[in-house]
Amino acid sequence: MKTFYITTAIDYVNGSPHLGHAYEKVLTDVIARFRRMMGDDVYFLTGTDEHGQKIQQSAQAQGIEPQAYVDSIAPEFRTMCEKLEISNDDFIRTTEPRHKKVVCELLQQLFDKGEIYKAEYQGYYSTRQEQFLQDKDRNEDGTWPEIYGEVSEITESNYFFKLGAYQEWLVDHIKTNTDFIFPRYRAKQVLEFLSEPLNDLCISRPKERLAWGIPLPFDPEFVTYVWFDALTNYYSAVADKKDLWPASFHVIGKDILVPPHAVYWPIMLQACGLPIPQSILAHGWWSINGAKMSKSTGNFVEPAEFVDQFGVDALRYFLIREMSVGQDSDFSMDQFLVRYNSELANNLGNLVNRTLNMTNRFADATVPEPAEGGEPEATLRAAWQKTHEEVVPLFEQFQFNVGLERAMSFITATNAYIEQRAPWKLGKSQDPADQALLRTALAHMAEALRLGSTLLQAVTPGSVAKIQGVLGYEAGSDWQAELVWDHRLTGNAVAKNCILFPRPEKKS
RNA sequence: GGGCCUUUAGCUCAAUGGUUAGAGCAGGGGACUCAUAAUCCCUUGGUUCCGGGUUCGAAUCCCGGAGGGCCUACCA
Repeated sequence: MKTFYITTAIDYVNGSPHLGHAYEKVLTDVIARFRRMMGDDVYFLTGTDEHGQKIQQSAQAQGIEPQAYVDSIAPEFRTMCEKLEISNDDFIRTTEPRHKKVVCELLQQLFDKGEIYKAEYQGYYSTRQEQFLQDKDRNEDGTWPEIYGEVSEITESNYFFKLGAYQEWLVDHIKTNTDFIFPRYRAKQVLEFLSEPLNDLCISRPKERLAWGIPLPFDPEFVTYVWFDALTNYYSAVADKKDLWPASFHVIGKDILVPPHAVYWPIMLQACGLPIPQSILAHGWWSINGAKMSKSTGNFVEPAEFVDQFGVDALRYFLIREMSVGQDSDFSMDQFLVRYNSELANNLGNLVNRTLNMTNRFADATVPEPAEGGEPEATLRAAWQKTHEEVVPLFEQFQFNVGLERAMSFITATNAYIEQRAPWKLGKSQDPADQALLRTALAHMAEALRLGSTLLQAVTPGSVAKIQGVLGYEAGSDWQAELVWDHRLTGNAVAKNCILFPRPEKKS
């Protein structure tokens, strides 16, 4: 079986992780966990991008070596992954020897084949910003904006990669393989970009201008510039492993779809004679309270702080529940609290707690054996059947937000079932028929809770494990078998109580 | 300039061209007491951005207009 190999983009370590980084990790993790649950052999890679000018500058500003600088920041990203309970199998850093080795091999191969050539580049260069400028950077009157300082026209030698030769092939591939880019409408953007002739890609920087990078294997006076370094991580991490390449999914932000992931990367691979990834998933961006996320305006959500305050599953749940994959979405405390309180605490959390309480009070803390039951039981089971059939395909199509909504509806249906049976009333009756019905009701609520929560497993794995724990249950490894209604909890001893999602303290 | 997307209830979003445009949350009313002041039931709320057109029939398709967003070679 082909391994399901999934990656996140690697994060540029020029700052601390924020909500956007967290989202991409969580989304990818949910897909990875779900595929594992569906029986796939999954390999999940994430990592950090550690070369380049900004890092060189940041290191210089702190008066330390770039390596020391990235060594200080990279762990933050690793820690965030742990904190978010990301189930990655590997974490690659572009400063690792295993990565540099593969980058050099690919570059050398392309150079030998004549796909890379040296040429002179002439342009306007800002010494202050240490970058080339373009005409669009000019003021309307043709002068250069203040921030660039002195701008001069210079000529520089660099190495270029022949992109253009593969343009037609790529257009054809995208048109033929409609699953190559998800969501599908984003493929239009790529094709639009490809409707103009491609310029060859500048893949180097002279060492005197940028020292912090991987030296070109065929010319040590130059270092590799961004894309051949960064994109290659997806391959370098698994180059020595069997049956992993090509990737099944690259999960990335919509901003780096065009051109790097949808154009440069497939062409690089094709030129190297390597298979190209099956699919690229471009997700949307989070705004905060309706405004673009930025450090300067202070609307900056620290994932770690959030996890400390509300728990990892609350954050994971919100990110996945709120965003339609591919679309943008807004993060606000109000909206978070709505989801947290009404869905996690009141609907699901309270169901857990009331189930435990009633089982303790009316059945000696043991899940009873159900009798046949009547119409309410049949309705509940039918609701489960429908939910089960709907949710799995929704998840397969990355419609996690809709899937979670359906799962929550089933939890609501379970709460409604309980109201209908009112076990607290049955508990007061000595009538054997009522006692039988009571046992049936308790068994049904426990089973429904087990099943409904199992649907959330990819999103809130810790909480689901806790629910199973308080139901005295240990799930098997076959997730799909866990979704079968069969009263396997009968006879289990349940916990006394369990507050899964405590109501947050009211803040004025 | 060119291209793409979007506009539906107070908010977030659903509705293969086919009954009376639906959910959740918020708002209003009621029930219940096992439970995290929770749960359940009922309910208010729509000129589907505007104007034309095609059609037996349009939120949906076409044309025009307005608002919002995005891409057009450095940021998840």
